[in-house]
Amino acid sequence: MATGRTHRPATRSRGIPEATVARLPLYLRALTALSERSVPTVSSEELASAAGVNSAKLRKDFSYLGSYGTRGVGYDVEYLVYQISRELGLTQDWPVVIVGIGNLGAALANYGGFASRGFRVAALIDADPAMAGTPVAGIPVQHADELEQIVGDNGVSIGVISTPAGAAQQVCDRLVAAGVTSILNFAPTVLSVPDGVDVRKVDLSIELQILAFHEQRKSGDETAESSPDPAAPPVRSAAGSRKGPDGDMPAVMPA
Amino acid sequence: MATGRTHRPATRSRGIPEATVARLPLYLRALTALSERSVPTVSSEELASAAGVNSAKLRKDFSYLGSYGTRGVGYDVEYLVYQISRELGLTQDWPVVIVGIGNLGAALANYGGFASRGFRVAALIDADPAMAGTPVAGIPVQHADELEQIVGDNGVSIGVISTPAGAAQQVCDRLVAAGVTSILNFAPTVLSVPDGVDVRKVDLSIELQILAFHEQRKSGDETAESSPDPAAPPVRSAAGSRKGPDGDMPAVMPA
DNA sequence: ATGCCTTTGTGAACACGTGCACAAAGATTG
DNA sequence: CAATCTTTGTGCACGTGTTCACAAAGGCAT
Repeated sequence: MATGRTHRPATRSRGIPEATVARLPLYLRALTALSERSVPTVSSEELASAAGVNSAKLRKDFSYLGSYGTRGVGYDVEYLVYQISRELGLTQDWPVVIVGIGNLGAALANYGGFASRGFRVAALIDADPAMAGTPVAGIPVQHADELEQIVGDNGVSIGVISTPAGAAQQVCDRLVAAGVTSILNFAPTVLSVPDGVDVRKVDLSIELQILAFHEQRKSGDETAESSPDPAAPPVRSAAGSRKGPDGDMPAVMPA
Repeated sequence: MATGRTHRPATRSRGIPEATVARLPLYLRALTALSERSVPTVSSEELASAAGVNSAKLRKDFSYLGSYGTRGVGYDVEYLVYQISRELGLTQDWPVVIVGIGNLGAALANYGGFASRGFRVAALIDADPAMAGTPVAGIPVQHADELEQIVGDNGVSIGVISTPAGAAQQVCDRLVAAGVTSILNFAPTVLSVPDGVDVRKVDLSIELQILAFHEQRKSGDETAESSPDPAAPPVRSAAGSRKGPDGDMPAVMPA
């Protein structure tokens, strides 16, 4: 049943819509760039275009945080940076652990975007004993046996899973049992977690598949043909009620 | 203007809602797993829980594709795998190039999830001449000078950008000029592209920030205090109309 | 001071996505 | 063949998100 409660429920935490929360980091990034260029104020129009959104949407988003703008002028960049940071909880230190130090895990450990915000990589964890001690991004990898200890000692509440799919659920369970309540999952699996634990999923191959869909449509519009039912009437596929894993169904069906 | 048209317009391509398209890969993965276990049919309830969604939603999603189920029985796994694959355009071969072979680019090149679907890594491209020739994931890295040539020769329409943020827009422009019409962007920047080009963004640090927001709320509910306005009345921050890049605004403000 | 000009903040309409609940369709059993 | 049972497909109501359009607010010039 409760398999993979990935979505936030309709909680609408303190009145800030989920969609708005998802855009705040975007605004924050744009604002930080402005701040570094010592730009004192910015209008909703300018900031919106820098963040790649509609200006009305941006103003409405900010209105959920409060009235932080000055009519006729715009928003004070530094002040807004601070307000958004505070709202997102970035004014505090978030120790995170990364579990699964393969190619992706190493990439994450090296990713500068983490440290620059309030995030601190507290530990890198891998199940391979041979990796223990090896420094990645300047941090020695620790063995999975110590997971609970590490989470407990460092007060880690956010975990990143970059293990193979097969290990993800088990790692997730251990993280949750150790006290982690937010998980960022890079493994291509649906994680099942108890209530109160948040899971966000980043799936590289899914993004590509979505792109492929739109890409197909673009070229498909010219050749035109795929609209009604090329060669697949909705007959129950009597092709075989029990098929081998490799599927006799054609894997490639050129136009 | 037109900066970063990341969102699909209200196109609603051929009647399939965007939200549904985004879930199809999820269903496909669950179905593939069932197929490998030689499960012949599956009910909407079972499949939904495997994919971590509501069963009504799943049925509605499938209804956009056609009537591919059998009432009283469920869906033929193999048949559905084929239909979804076809709908997503995975029955054809999609050559992709990955630009920026740092930690992340290497991780992507090694990621099995690409090849397993219709995606084929046609080339790895990096700006560092020292990397040219070095094989990553069995594919020799090529220099950025050859980008246009590679895209043209291989008919690449999907590009993956895993460069540093500073190089992303330039790489994007060159990819688009060379004929790429779909881009998966891992660089933390808003890309600006002409109409007709799709951009999807994967941003590791944004996901973490969203988690931090919810995490803060969880613990914040207990300490309670952050609700109205701790210490920041909406006075125009006269703290200084021109601030240095490092911001005098407190970067950390403990409760 | 007064009036003009810019830009915010938001009410209201609209579009989109979700979930319930149930009728219709088909399998299956006696 | 009829009755029953399962499961799909979908009409409908509701909640969420987006966009428009404009009044209110404030700066600035005269």
